[in-house]
Amino acid sequence: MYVSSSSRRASSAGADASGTAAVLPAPAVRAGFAARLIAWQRQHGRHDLPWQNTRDPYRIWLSEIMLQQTQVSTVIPYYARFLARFPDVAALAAAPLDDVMALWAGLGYYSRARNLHRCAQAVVEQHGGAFPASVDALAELPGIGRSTAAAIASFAFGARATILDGNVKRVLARVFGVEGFPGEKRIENAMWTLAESLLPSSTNDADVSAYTQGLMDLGATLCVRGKPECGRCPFAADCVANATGRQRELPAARPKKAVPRRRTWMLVLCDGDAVMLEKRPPSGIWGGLWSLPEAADETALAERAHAFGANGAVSPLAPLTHTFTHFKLDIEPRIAELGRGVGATVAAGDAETAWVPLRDIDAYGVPAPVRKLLDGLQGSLL
DNA sequence: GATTCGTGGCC
DNA sequence: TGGCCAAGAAT
Repeated sequence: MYVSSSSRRASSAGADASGTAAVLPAPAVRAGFAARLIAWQRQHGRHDLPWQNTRDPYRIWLSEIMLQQTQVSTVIPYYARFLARFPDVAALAAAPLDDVMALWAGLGYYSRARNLHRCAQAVVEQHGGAFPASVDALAELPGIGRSTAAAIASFAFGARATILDGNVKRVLARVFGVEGFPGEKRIENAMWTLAESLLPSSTNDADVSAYTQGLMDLGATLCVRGKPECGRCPFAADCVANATGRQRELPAARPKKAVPRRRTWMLVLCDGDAVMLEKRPPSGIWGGLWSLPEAADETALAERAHAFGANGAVSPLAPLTHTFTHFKLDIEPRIAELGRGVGATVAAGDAETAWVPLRDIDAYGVPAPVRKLLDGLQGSLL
């Protein structure tokens, strides 16, 4: 046992409600935690994910970026397509950003894709094509923060550095009884300190990897948000949440906020089997993706349609609602046909446009709800 | 420090 | 159905 029952609750780690400094577990506790986690990972952890069993920093980096705020099952097919198209960092750096965006389309958080491309170019141009091995140097690169840098450094280079992702926050909050919402800066700082204190003393590469992977595996497979399997957990006997039946309350939930609702009108302008796409600005929602021309209301969309060369009806399609993390978007699609003799050119506005046959849509990075809309149209237009 | 960034799965 | 959030980072 790595912590006595008498001292456990009194020394609940991290910040307390009064805001006092973090109270770290005793040294014996820290050593016991890592050793037990490593042993558990080797026996019960995950060992066959596509980005495991390699020390190639490129493959590890790519997986870590894709896995930011994204579940494993979602990432797997994207990861396979990326590796097939861009087998190494030089290939990725040399590719047009548009190709990267097209492969990323549907995965979300598109700044990750833009930073991925910038990072690949920085590795080639500033590091001779090889990822730097230190946490600090990795964290200087675009899209790599403190936690991702630690993950890459530990898996690829055996660095003794801790991650702090959603899995780790959940495990630490429960095992050590860390109160407060982990998204709050004060709580997160306390968790970083706690996580650092729990690192294994061993600098053996295999131990370091197993420890980092164990943190992720425990949170992803046993210490899950909904119904944690405490009966199988190596820390069940010492877990504050398990001892007090507070698994449902730890970690503390994000404070609730009302999600605003926005509404937009989208134009499906057709020329035979092709539709007109418009490139979105590089930042903001769906930044750098190709989408349908938009307007803020019905009238403005009709004006845009006619300016683009539509001379017939602008007809409604079935509306759809898309839910983002921080707002809901009601989409009002309208469809129109390019006038005969107008030709497949448009009076260009500020944005870049392209006529794309629906069968070629895969070559363009298109947001998920727009992609669904166009997929639903494919039968009727062809 | 609080916001802004997607999408899909789960209950 | 709708709330919640996942291998977070940048601003």
